[in-house]
Amino acid sequence: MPSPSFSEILNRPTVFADKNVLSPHYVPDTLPFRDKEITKIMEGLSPALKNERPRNMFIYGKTGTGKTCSVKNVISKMGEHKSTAVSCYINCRMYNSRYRVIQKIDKELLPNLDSMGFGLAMLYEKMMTDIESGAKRLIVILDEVDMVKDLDDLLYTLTRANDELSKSSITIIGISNKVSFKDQLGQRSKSSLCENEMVFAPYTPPQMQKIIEQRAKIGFKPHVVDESAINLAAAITGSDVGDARYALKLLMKAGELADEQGSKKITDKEVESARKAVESDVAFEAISTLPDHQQLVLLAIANLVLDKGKNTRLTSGSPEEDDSFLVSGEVYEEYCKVSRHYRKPRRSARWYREYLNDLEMLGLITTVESGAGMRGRTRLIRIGYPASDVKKIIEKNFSIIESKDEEKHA
DNA sequence: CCTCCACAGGAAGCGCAGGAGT
DNA sequence: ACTCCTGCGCTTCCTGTGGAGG
Repeated sequence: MPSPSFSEILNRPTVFADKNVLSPHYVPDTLPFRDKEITKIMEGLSPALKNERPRNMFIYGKTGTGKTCSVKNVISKMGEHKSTAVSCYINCRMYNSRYRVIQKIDKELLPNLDSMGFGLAMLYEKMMTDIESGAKRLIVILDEVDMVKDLDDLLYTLTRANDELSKSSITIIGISNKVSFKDQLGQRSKSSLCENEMVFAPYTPPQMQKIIEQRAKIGFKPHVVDESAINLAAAITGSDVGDARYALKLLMKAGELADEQGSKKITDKEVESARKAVESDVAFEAISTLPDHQQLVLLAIANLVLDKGKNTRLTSGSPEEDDSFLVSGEVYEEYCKVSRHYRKPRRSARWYREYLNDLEMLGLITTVESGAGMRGRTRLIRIGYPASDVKKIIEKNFSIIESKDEEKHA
């Protein structure tokens, strides 16, 4: 079969009208069911347009409840106004320390500055002089703010900076999806960050359904999506507590699947297989971007789970999947073996525990403190995704790495 | 009850990379 | 070219912690 021309590819039939609408980065002009919240954010930030310092703000709510979207929406509205307000959006998952956040602010403020490798004090000075000389009202948006390691230091630095500024100011908007997170904050930063706080409630199932309908209407060509498919998508998302982002992914994937199969309609079938695809996509993405040793730990866990599965089936024959709990110690031993196999120097047990915590944070494993029946205090580990899939993904990753190494050596 | 086991997780410190100042 | 800093990943050491076993 001859390869197709680009125009042939571009003219392939598709169910999408505007795929962008379904992207998680898309900021719609109007967010349904968030009018109250948006108004409140606008009121909160309005002083910046009158050349006054807006108060800090703290927003929290579960993932996919429109927090980031609402803030971005307000910021873009604010850009239409002429003012000295400047905003800087920072995702703290990537910029997860005081140093990196300030470095990022500098980069936004002074794009041609190559700020790599400066000391913290230097970066801070650069930021301050720029804000003050431009008499700017800086609004720093810290998304996923709970990811910052030295958050107390960061908040202290940024709030205290205002004491040194006269014509200008810094305002912080913190966004977090951990509701309990507020309690973990130091007293000082709590009172400064929570000058103005808001909660985004999860979308209710009927709201979810409206959102999906609305997006589907603009994202897809008319009459593509079955009504029952929308219901199903809403039901799947609803059971996983009102996460709109997940719903959009689901729609996107369902559309792609329909295109691939040359189907002109999106039905329950597409939505159902989209759900599976999205699930393994999420896992694959999370796993393959993991640092080497965390992958090795995960591989060790997967190995042991598979081994145990075989043994219980051979010996007892009882279908006790419940026994897939692993204890921390045996996992570490297996991890050492695996590391040797891939010729990676193994990390210490202390650091291995830190890896476990990271893996748990990502939802790839779950751990429980040992209770009665167990000797001593340890952690019981269970894998979050099917062990065989995890094993495949990681082994594939490492075989790629190995072959790259061989190329280098050759 | 005490001791020991099998860990958890904090604290300190080390070597390294890479930029600034000289 | 050199020394000084700073952040980062990591190791070493250490102090809990909670059930098992004597």
